Amino acid sequence: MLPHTIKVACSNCNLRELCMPMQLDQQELERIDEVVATRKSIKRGASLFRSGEKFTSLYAIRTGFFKTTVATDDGREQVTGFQMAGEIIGLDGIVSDKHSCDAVALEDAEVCVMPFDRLEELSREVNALQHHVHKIMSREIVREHGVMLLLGSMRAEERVAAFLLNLVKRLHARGFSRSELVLRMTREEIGSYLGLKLETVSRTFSKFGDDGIVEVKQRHLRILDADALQRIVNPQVCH
Amino acid sequence: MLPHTIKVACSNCNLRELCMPMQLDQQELERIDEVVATRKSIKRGASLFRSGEKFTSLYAIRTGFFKTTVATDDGREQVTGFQMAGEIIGLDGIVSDKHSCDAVALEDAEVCVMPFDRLEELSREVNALQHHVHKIMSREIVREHGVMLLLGSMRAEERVAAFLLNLVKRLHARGFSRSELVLRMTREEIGSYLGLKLETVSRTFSKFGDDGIVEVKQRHLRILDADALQRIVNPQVCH
DNA sequence: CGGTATATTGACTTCATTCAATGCCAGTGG
DNA sequence: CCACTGGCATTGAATGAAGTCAATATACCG
Repeated sequence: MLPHTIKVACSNCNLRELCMPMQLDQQELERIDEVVATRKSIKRGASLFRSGEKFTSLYAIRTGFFKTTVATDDGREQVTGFQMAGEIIGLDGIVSDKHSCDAVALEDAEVCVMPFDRLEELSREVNALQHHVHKIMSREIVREHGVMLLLGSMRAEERVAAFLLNLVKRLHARGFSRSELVLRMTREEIGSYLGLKLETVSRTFSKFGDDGIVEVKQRHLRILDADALQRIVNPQVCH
Repeated sequence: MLPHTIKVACSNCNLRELCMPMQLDQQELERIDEVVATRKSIKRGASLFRSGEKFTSLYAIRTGFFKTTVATDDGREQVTGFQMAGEIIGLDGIVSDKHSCDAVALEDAEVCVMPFDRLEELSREVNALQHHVHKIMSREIVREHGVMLLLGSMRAEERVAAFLLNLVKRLHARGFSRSELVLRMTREEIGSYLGLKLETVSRTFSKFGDDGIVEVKQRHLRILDADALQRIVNPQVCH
């Protein structure tokens, strides 16, 4: 059983619309292919990079699901995000040439490795790529603003509702159901991301279940009333 | 009294080490000068840009002090950061060509306006500038990771202590005292940034005062025991 | 000098945490 | 195939940290 030599090529990758949604001519597209040097598989539970390791590349997720975490000296850990197919991780490493967070696969995953010096080189020549890299970084900054808003000003139920809506929205953009999802992470990881304890996350799920807003069975989750979730996130102003 | 035409030039700006700390030859430096088109003054309380406005430029702060805020539909506001001389704001606008936060001057301020299309153009030609722009964005991402850690996993006293240490560190890097500072923002703004109510911020300051760690008189603050603050942020592990 | 912003402090409440017991499920080996 | 194990999830009861409401106090600005 000879393995095919998998052609690593953005030009015929079905995730391109998520990962590199730019107007490029054929020639430019082929040049982009040069940047994506290799792919890499990461087993569930293994890390793609760890805090302190030398930064060399950005990674585009092809399949699988990651969490990124930062930690304090005294061992507390904070989940800073959950990433899925088409999303880019590793941006934290650019500033100091070292990664400052861990990226751990929550299920078996495959990523495209994009050596950053090659990416910089090519984006000097392909304007659309240059701007795209800037947009990816800006998007991450804006995403984090949203998380700060969540952590700084929302109550537990609002946080959990916002989390679920965000997750299902991103899954739906990837062709999954808009109402059904499987949580790839534990209650503790959700809690860490949302600034809550795992018991609070569990209780909130149960409460949403009692209210008929969602159906929760361990990690299987069905959203029955997305509008209700939305109203929990954005309490209506009367008028 | 004829005003001097102020030469807008990074090449002889005393903030260069903060804002553009790169190895550049004289010729490159002069090209950078071209990017910084103009300066702009912002009165205390006025905004440099607002959420929804068209994005055109990044801004390097020359003097003064800013806060950036995001808001929910239902009017809740979250301070996402406080910025001072040498720091760059506006990165949030790149992704969608619109700003997604407000930048408000907390004291009379002056900024250098850097049209972003010019910046992209020039960074295709000056490698060091390209990499510097990437580092600035990455630094902002890492900073926000730190805020997420703070908001998600620290208690009120830890947050306030971390906030004070961070602020005084940045001020000291700009030549100010390592122990004395004037808070440019209200208790409410500090609270919003830290995910606390203004009363909690006030009480925590008072507690630190009672414990002899700081001396607080309204917005004037003197740090008496920085080590104690550090221990509050990072509770010592015994060994 | 007066009025408004901001800050401090106290008393009480509330929401989330903590601690603890129990339940559920997937994977492993007898 | 079933029993066992260990990790994960749920739920309850008690606690506690921060929030809320309210009453001053202080300072800043026109």
